[in-house]
Amino acid sequence: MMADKGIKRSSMDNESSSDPKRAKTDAKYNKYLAHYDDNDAQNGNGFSSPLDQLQRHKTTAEQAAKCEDSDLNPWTGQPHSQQYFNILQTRRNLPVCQQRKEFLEMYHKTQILVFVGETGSGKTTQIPQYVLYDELPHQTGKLIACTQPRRVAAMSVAQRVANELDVELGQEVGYSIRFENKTGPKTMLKYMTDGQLLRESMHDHEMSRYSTIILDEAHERTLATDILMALLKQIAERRKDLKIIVMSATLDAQKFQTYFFGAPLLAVPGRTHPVEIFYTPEPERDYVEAAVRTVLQIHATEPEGDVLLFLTGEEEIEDACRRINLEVDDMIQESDAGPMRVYPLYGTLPPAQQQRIFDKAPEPLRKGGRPGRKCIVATNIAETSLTIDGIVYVVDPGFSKQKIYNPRSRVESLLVSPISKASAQQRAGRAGRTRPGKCFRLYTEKAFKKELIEQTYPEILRSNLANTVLELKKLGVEDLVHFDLMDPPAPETMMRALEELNYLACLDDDGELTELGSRASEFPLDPALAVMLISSPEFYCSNEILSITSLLSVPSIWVRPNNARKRADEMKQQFAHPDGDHLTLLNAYHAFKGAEQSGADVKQWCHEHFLSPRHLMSADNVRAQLKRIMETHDIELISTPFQDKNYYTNIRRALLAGFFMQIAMRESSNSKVYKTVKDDQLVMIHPSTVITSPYDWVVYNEFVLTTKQYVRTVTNIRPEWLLEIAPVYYDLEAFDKGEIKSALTRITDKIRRRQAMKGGA
DNA sequence: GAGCACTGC
Repeated sequence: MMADKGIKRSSMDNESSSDPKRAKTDAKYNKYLAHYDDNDAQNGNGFSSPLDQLQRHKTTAEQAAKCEDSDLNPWTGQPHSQQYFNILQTRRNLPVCQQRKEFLEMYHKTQILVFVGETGSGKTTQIPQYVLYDELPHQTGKLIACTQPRRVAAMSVAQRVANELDVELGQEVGYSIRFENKTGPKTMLKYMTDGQLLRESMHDHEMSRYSTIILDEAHERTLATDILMALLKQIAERRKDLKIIVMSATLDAQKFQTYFFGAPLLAVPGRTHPVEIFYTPEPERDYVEAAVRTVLQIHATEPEGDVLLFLTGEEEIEDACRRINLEVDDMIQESDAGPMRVYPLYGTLPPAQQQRIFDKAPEPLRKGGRPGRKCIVATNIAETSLTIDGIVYVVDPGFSKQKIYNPRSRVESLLVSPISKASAQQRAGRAGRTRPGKCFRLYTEKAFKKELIEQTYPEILRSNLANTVLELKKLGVEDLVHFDLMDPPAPETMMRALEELNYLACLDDDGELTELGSRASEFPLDPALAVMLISSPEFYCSNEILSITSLLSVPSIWVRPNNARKRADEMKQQFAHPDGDHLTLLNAYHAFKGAEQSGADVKQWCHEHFLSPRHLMSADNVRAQLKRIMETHDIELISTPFQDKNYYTNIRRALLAGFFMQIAMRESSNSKVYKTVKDDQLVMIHPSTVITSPYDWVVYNEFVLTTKQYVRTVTNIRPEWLLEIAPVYYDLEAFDKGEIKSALTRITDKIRRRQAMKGGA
């Protein structure tokens, strides 16, 4: 572990300057603090305030409440608005408010605290404020951070809390997410994504800006949360002044307690309505069919209330929606059923269509007729990311698509798998948000009890960890084996990650971070992409590789509606480059920028060309961020002139600087099957490719496992480039016997002969 | 000649 002296010392310095007395003395000598008036300033805010009565880490619930009740806002000195008092009323009715005293007493006594609160307890908005009144950040100059797994949550909760505290968002209360930092010099309480805090700590290993870190939604066990927990566990030993609160929904609270040195636990009940659970007596063979039937059954027999059905993916959802719609039409004709509006909901749906799920349920078809309802058919997105009020019936077939990682073949893929008990409970809970509800589980009670696992495996056990290992190295974690993760990944996954990073020259043979690795970790990218980007000036095409990298980091820019596939494919042909998909992406991006610069209506232009304006603009956003990072690291931005015959060749060569491990060779002439280098997987080029020629060697961006094994986003390359650009990986001495080795050996021999001839002449 | 669960930097 890296408890080096330099770090210790700096944390001590922070400690002493955070002493309120010292801060005050400093202020006297600081001519820049012109606003500081010693006469009436007790609190550093420049006015007297009820906060002056408070002592850091000694605030009682009563004192804090008194501050909140006062006419003047203790944080700004401005009078409280009427709205403030209205909200205060509702805040005081939240379940968590009952335990403010208990919370503070516990918080005073302990460094780490586990807080459990179910939905509706108010923990996400209130706990950080309770901490605020106890940490008194205006005295210490340190912030309180509260992390969220998702951006929208960080933004919306920050806005809510700003309203509750009667301050402007971005001032005393702010948020920080990728592409948007809405905080300022006055900010005391900062909501942020867990990934954002992780990124910050790469440059501040002690998290010295913060007095308190609250990890919210820890039960979701995102990769970032898991790493933050392990880091905080270490930092807590070095920084005794740092307080940590881990907040979770009930389920595995004890696991968190045990992990954090037996930290004390405080639990607050939620505010939800009871949900009655029904199981099928026999297992269902076709869960989509069973789900459709159940929805119709509810519509025919149950009282008013909306329905939420969980399915696994876009295709399944669209299919189910169609079937439900057809059947409901029949029901209306035949048995005078009420109207039902069916909405699909999944992540790749455009936001405007996602919004439609909040439309009101339809009115009865005639006055006094059977009530209408809406039915939402959703992926897992409705389990965590989106809450829909008014749901009374949940239909849960018990499956979801989950990412799995196979370290042996180094392939991440999506697989329809049974959900966990925790997920099933979460889904059922969606029925009880506004009134008592019902949940229909399309599996047997026995299956629920015996076959479902307790918790979904945390992300860290299901991912390629190359990126994570690089981050950890940059975070100063020397000893990965003893890095105390809550659920340590399989040794093989770790080994694979280390091996990959070593080949990319991000880690040396001793596993130490190299200069390249250190630079690569600065980019919010997978290591291969980062290395490609950093190397690109050597190939005189960093501008172009920057664009390609950005395009590869966002969802596909190609739009292909079911009713216009042919036209979409034709349009794509306009951008096609014969050498492959990477260059085609670049062409489309350049055309998009051209349209933008000529003042065209970009949305209209994209629509005509079957391109996604949303994803192109987000690629542009990513590009700007990556460009800034390149500039700060003096990575040159250059292009080969477009007229130069090597314009595209240089780009193809540059791709190999990062992706030399993702190469496939054609099995034999007139075969469509390729074999991947070193992994020896048989693959086909994904049908979405623009490539029509039977190239012998290709570089690919990703390996996808669906009905067949495919490589997707593919570009033609020359094998001799591999030997030149990645000589270590293509050291033929160490290569396994096979066609690929023989082919490469022939090429090496040819090159040698050519060089010998040149030398001889 | 196929498909992209969901996040995040």
